[in-house]
Amino acid sequence: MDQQIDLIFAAMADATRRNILTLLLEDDMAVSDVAEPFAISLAAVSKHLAVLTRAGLISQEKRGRVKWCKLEPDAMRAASIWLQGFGQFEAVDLDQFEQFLKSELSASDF
Amino acid sequence: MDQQIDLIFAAMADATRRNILTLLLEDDMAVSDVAEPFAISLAAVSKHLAVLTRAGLISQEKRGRVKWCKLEPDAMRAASIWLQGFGQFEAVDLDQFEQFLKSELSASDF
DNA sequence: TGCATATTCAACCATTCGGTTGACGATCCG
DNA sequence: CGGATCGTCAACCGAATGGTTGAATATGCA
Repeated sequence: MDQQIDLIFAAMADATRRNILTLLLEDDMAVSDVAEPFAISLAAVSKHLAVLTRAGLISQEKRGRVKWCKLEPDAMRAASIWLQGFGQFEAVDLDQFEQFLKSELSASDF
Repeated sequence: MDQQIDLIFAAMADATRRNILTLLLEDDMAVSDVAEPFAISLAAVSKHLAVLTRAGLISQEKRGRVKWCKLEPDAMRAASIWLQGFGQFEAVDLDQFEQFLKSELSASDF
């Protein structure tokens, strides 16, 4: 469990990988399409995707030549819970977003 | 802004550092007291504390010989926004989230 | 069959990371 | 003053990271 959180936080500690996650927020994408906006090699992006996959933040499925990448937001739950624990005791100063989020959280089965 | 989030996520991608943060959740502590539960050298813990300080997750203040470490949970907000946003994007209105994220980012100095 | 496309693998490189040990600078106290 | 305590610094080590390039492996298609 600690190891999984390690992997998740480590995966997110890189702006390129966070940008990849943002891309995948829009839609599932092929590796080449994920790589297109970045000024690094396709191999480098492939490695980033492997890191994200190991952390469970995305999944990859090969259909034909193309490997499709899909966001797996559930994997962030452990890390999110961890962060929230610390965020909570600042609850007095919470701004609009966190209040909004809180109502969302209590309304969901999360 | 990206760099600060980098630092925060990287700082948390280590179980020892997360345990240190948990310790500091209880109370402010001297460096030696932080180090006591861990089976690594004081110097190693000192480095971990430096990482946490650079990320803004703790602050350190020297009083006499003793350097006190204090949790700064506000620093986790940027990271928390990231994680919670992705974790909830099926439950919340995505457009609303992205709009908020935009204003949140432009309002902060990250 | 043969070529183009999609992706990964392998080797390499420079840098960072987490750890060690030993020396050092500060500070408190008898 | 002198000794003990607190913490960091410096040098080093092995492993991991993020990047490259070029070759290799699949797959699709004419």
